[in-house]
Amino acid sequence: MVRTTPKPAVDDLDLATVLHALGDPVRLELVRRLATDGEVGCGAPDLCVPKSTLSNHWRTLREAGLTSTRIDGRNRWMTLRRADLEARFPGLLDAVLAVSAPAGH
Amino acid sequence: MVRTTPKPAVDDLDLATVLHALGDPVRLELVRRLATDGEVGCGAPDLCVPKSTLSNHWRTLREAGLTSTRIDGRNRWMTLRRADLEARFPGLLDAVLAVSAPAGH
DNA sequence: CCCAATTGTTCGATAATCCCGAACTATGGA
DNA sequence: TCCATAGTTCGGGATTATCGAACAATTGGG
Repeated sequence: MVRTTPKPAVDDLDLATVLHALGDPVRLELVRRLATDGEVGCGAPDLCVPKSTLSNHWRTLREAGLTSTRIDGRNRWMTLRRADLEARFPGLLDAVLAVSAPAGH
Repeated sequence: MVRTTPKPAVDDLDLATVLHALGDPVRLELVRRLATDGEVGCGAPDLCVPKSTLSNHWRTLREAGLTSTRIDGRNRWMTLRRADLEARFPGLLDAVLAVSAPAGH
């Protein structure tokens, strides 16, 4: 009875991989929602992204070590691995999340 | 008589674009060298990367707004746009540069 | 000035990656 | 059991990355 999806250990987190995962507008938005909402489901109807694409984005985030996935019935709930990220890359996530608007006007 | 290559303005810097540029092992190494050496030339013989590929990596960094290019004869000298990056994304570059080894188990 | 060597960019073809609809799996409810 | 819901996986087409080869630009030597 699997309750969580496997994920890389803290020491295995690779900076380039993490930055690559963050270097996409959709995934960046997902990370922002994780940061504000705490735990979010897989679907994101307001983002105009098909569910197969979303699923791939979540996988990219998970495999990079950014998220942890809890399985509950037929839903998956994602959370940010804030403590792990802070331990491996101090200040990185905070700096990313502190950036306000995409660019300005 | 062109002395510098055009580059995006501070307000036009996009976080996803910057993170994408940083999310590559070779470009990350180039940024590290810029941070430690101040100004570096285009060539990097010790990295096993052909010069056309290196040229593309430098272009990616420049177009993302990470670097400034000064042209001197047949050489180009790249520098990090530290102040601009700090103004637009406070703490981001420092957090990236603070990460020591790739992973080191 | 002419030529050769040096530095780096651009072009083009192959390779790798990404996107997304369709099919599939799994779970829960009627 | 049958159907609806939630997500994953598969396959192909589109996009992007890589890198050798050709090209452009500058410098130094004769």
